Amino acid sequence: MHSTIRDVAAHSGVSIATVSRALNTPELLNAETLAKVRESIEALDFMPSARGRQLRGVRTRLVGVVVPTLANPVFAESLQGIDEAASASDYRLMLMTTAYDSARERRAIETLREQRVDGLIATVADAESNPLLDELDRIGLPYVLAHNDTARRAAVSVDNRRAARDGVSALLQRGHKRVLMLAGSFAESDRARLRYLGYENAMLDAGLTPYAPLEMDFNAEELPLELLAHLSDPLRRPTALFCSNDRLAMIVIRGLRHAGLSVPRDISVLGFDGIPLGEWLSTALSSVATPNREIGRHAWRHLARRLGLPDSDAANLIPFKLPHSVRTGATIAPYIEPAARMAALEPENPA
Amino acid sequence: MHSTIRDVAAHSGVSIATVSRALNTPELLNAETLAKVRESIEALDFMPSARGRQLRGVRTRLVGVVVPTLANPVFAESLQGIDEAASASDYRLMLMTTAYDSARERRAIETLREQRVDGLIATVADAESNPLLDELDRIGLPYVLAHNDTARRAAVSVDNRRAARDGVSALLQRGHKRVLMLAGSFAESDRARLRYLGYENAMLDAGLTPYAPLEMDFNAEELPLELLAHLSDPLRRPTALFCSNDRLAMIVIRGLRHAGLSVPRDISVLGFDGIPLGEWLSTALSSVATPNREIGRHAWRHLARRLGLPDSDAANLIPFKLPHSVRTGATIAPYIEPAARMAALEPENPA
DNA sequence: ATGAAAGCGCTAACAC
DNA sequence: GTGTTAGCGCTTTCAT
Repeated sequence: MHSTIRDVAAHSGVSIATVSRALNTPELLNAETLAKVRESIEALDFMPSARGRQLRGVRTRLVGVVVPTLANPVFAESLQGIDEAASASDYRLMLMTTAYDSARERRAIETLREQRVDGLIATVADAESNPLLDELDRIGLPYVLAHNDTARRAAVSVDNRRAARDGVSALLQRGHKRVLMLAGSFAESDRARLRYLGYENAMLDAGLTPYAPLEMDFNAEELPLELLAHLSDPLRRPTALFCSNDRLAMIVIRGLRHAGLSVPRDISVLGFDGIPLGEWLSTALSSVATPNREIGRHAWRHLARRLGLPDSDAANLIPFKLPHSVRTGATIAPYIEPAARMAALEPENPA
Repeated sequence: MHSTIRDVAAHSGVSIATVSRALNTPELLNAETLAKVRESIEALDFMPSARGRQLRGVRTRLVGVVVPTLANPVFAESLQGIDEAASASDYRLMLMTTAYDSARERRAIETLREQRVDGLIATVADAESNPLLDELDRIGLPYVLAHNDTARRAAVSVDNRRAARDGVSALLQRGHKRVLMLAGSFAESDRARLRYLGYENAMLDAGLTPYAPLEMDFNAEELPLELLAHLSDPLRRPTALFCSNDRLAMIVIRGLRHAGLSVPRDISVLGFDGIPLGEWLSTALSSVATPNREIGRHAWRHLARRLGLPDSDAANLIPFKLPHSVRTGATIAPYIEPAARMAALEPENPA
């Protein structure tokens, strides 16, 4: 099917070593020989096999990338960042998705090891106690986590606890006291757990009692009954909801409106991730924004350093924690005392 | 660094052939031998090298994927579809992005050829007259295009012309007559050109005169002056805009509102792509929706067939054209005669 | 049931 | 400047 270095050698009447030189160190060759070889290469559509090369032992210039899904723009963005940075260093990406499933994580990493990737960048469900990662450590395959937030391993992320605390503080500063946190599955995301800690911190710092977190199914059309129960009493219900990610926040907002509650007038909603499209919603989503592309980029930089690649600014240390920001948006509003709200509502209702 | 089949052989006191059999045809081995070998494999963290295997000549079980960018959810979605389908056939993805740049397209395909991918799935800027693809044809490397819309090559897409025509027809059926089409760069997208044809068809079929298309910079904050000029005369300005993709539509809607025009009251806007988040906008984006994940999935199925992979439903032909749908949304509204509009505005304005 | 050896496409050490 | 050759990790005859 493909022509080989031997075909080219035969075609141009030289040895395979000469062809190899034409490819790798053309300056060592006689100009005529070089021209002749190049002609043959052209004529035979020869394209050197990375396989043969890689077998000779050096690097494969392949990085494995493991992400839960591309349906979540957060990961699509960070993949974009990894791709940009790795391409610039002439590395290629081998992509595997896991759908947050640990069996798939295992298979992904096995595959990548078989492919002899030089290193890998991964986002895993649980970064703390993860046998797969321990094994990578043991065998010495360099890896960097992206988005996972742990001090035990090389991991590029925002400080999820502080980011959540800052987000919730923004709610508290607006006078909210009854803030409830909603999360997807904690089991699937160590980050969600840290965000809950941040929520707790903010509440306790303000002398408030945190609610237990409410875990929600991501794909539900309607809001869960448990949440509706929480919302039934207008005087005691939470005045603000903190959602562990933007997708959840959008689902919740839709559900709230469906249930006849106005956001942010009746209830404020804050998301987490800062996905770009959130800003395009008619009421722009308030969210704790994370620099996803930069997370990908920096994950690569860490990996590149571990791989011993030449570094543009070798002297500096590359951060593991990247800054988050609270994107105010329009789905959070100052808390209004029920009395004041009633008063305000009587005179002029429709504006 | 990595242990090899030879290490395992030495460790367990057998030949490398036996180790190879333990890996590939364990049933041929004596149970005890097998157990012994497996122990050694375990002990040495041995993981067979795909490189060595692939060198023996067969398939690499690698597919190259070439997309313009992952920042556009359309491609992230179709990549997701490719990934799901290819993984199911135990194929791995090698990802390259091109930013619509033909030099990068060239490098991407070269890289992928060097990696000896068994085939590739690509979305290119120009599918019709593309030397790169011609070369692939010549050397016999199987490929399938995704999203590109051409009869000259294997390409999975919606019928862009008809899809655009149907979308514009939906506007015309609502009484609009002055419909203007906005597009990103035509040079970057053969699809945009087909969509303009569809627009023309719809207009001409309705006995209307198509406008020239207006090309717009994607990253502009403000609307282009040329468009603003078009919009200056309330009585003659277009009453509906057809945008060649959703991203553009969202930018335009924002710009229109910024310019004091209400969508859809003053002007209707129709997008193209049907990106999921469009439905989440407060006024849900009206759009011609394309089944992106399915496009990826089907592109894989075509490729798989070309690769001679076992096929679940081998008998059936796999479609190249997938159905589009016009997602009505809320950014298009029936046309109202200026007179009627004036009349309607006088009595009761704020609702 | 197992081993010996050839060979896949390439690079690099060593000759000339 | 160019050729010869060994060997990278594996699979696969062909023997035994």
